[in-house]
Parts: sequence; structure tokens; C-alpha cells
Amino acid sequence: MKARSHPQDDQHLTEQLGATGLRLTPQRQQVYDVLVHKRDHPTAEEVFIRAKKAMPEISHATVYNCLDALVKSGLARQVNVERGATRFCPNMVEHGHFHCSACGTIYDVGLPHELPCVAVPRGFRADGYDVTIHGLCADCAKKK
Amino acid sequence: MKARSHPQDDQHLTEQLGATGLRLTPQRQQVYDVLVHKRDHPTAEEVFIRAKKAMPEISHATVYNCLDALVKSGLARQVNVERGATRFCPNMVEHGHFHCSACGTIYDVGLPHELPCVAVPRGFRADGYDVTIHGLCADCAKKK
DNA sequence: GGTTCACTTTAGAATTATTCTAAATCTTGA
DNA sequence: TCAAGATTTAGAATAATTCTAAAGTGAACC
Repeated sequence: MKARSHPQDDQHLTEQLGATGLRLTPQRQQVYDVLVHKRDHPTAEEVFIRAKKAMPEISHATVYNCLDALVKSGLARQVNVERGATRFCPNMVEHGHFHCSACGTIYDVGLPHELPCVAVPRGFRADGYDVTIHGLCADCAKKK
Repeated sequence: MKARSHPQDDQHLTEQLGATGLRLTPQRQQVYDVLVHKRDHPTAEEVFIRAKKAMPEISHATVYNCLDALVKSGLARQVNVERGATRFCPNMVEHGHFHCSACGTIYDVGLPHELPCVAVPRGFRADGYDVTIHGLCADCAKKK
């Protein structure tokens, strides 16, 4: 089975990027494929390494550019849970992140459907939110 | 009015640090004073610059060490809202953060008292959580 | 009241993460 | 076909953080 995405996925990418005034390029496709293929919240560096396997000429700056393009067009989320490299996540369904402070793994966790609305100050405009839970994953909790 | 903290504050710091097996040192006190004095979620670099005014010999590594010590002992929170430098916050009352994507300012926002509990996978142990809202602050929303 | 030991701090080097730059390439529409 | 704008590239530059080894500090113990 090839890692290439299906035509309808391409179309989705094209549409989402297009709505932001961006094009679908082979590099952006590739970076997206990497994210979707292994959903382990890789850093930009990790995406770079993985993307290089299929596209050896891709550059560092391009990976950052592609990731930014995907995030801007709503095809991926940027995840900042701790100091150090930012991570990326192609799961656009509403969810939060659980960060294991022992092994560093990040897990997607569901959020209750009816989140209580947080009162933002008057005049502020909220576009989205992130929820991160810190703790120990099952494996690490057991080892303690 | 001097920026020195009051005796009972010192005691609080001593206790909290002590409970984590750490000492209250002049540097940790100073870094804490910086955080409390201007609650604008400074980066480690900004804390370094401010701390240097009162304590010119303080080093970069010490500021990171002190910030880590404060975070570990529950005297400050580490705030990661975007790519780039981590920020710090001495407000330990439960609250979330509003990040203005235009000017970058971070505001503390209250959270509803009864947060719906998020179901973490079986065996996971949650220690705490962060909520970040992204959007535009009142000033930036107006300018648009 | 001196010694020891663990904890801290320091300067600066090293490493890691991200952004910038300028030139080359590609796409699209006139 | 051409021009304009978008994109990619390599590599340099910058920013953020961590590491290292040596020196300083202070409480506890003899």
C-alpha cells in the first residue's frame, strides 16, 4: 500500500489551502502525509526527517513553511505543551492533549461536548482554544 | 516602596521550596520578585534582564534554574502558548490564558468553577491542566 | 570553630529550535 | 510567451535552552 493520499484527500487539501490563498504543492502534500501517517505529534525536526525519506531534497525551511501553511488553513494544529520544540497534530476533531511528564508522550483525549463557556473580557474575540492535561500515562504511573 | 518581599512571603517561599527539597536563595527570591512585580508573563530572557537590574551578577543559567525551581515547587507556572520562548506566571489561582494572536499579549482569564471532568484513559494520572484561548484582544479586534 | 557534603551559582560553550536571506524554480493568468 | 507572484532551496543567522566544570554557600556534625 502506497503512502500517497487519495484524490479526495488532495481535493480537501487544495480546498483548505486555497481558502487561505495558498496552493497545494508536492511539499505540502508530503508534510501532510507525514503527519497523517504517524500521529505521534512529531516536532518540525521529526517531520523533516520523515519527509526526507520520500522527498530527499526537501529543506528545513520548507518544512516549517509547510507546517505553517497547514496550520493556517486549518489542516493541522500546533501543540505547545512544554519548553522546547513545538509539535504538530493533524487531528482537527475537537480534542485536548494529555502530556506525560515522565516519558513526554502526548495523547489525544476527548473533550466533553458541552464545554462551559469561558468568559473572555469584553471586546475580546476568541478563535479557538487548547486544553492540555499534565500527568503520567498508564505505563509511567505503573513504574512509579 | 521597596521591592523586597515581606517576611511572610519569604516564609511562604521557604516552605514551598523546602517541601520540594530546595532552598530559598537570594537568586530564587529575586526571580520570584521579578515575576510578582510585573505580571506580564515574561520570558526567561525578560526575567533575566529584569533580575539583572537588582542583582547584576546573576547568570542566565541561574534564571532558568530558579524558574524551574519555582515551577517545581508550585510557586509559578510555565506558560507555552506558541512557538518560541516559554513564559512564566506567578498566579497560582486556577485560571486560563488568553493569547492575542495579533499583539502576542497573554491575559489571565478566570475559569468556571465547575469544569467538566475530562475523561483521561484508564490508568493515567492527571496532575494539572492548562487552558489557552487564542484570539484577538479588545484593542487588536478594534483595529481590524 | 573547622570540615564535610550537598546544593547552588557562575561564565561561557554547546546544542537545539526557528527564522531569515537571496537566488533559483514553478505556476498562473494576461 | 511573458511577467508577477508564490514557493522552494541551502545555508547563514538568530534565538532559546541546556550543559559543563569550577567556585561559592551554608547547615550539620565532630
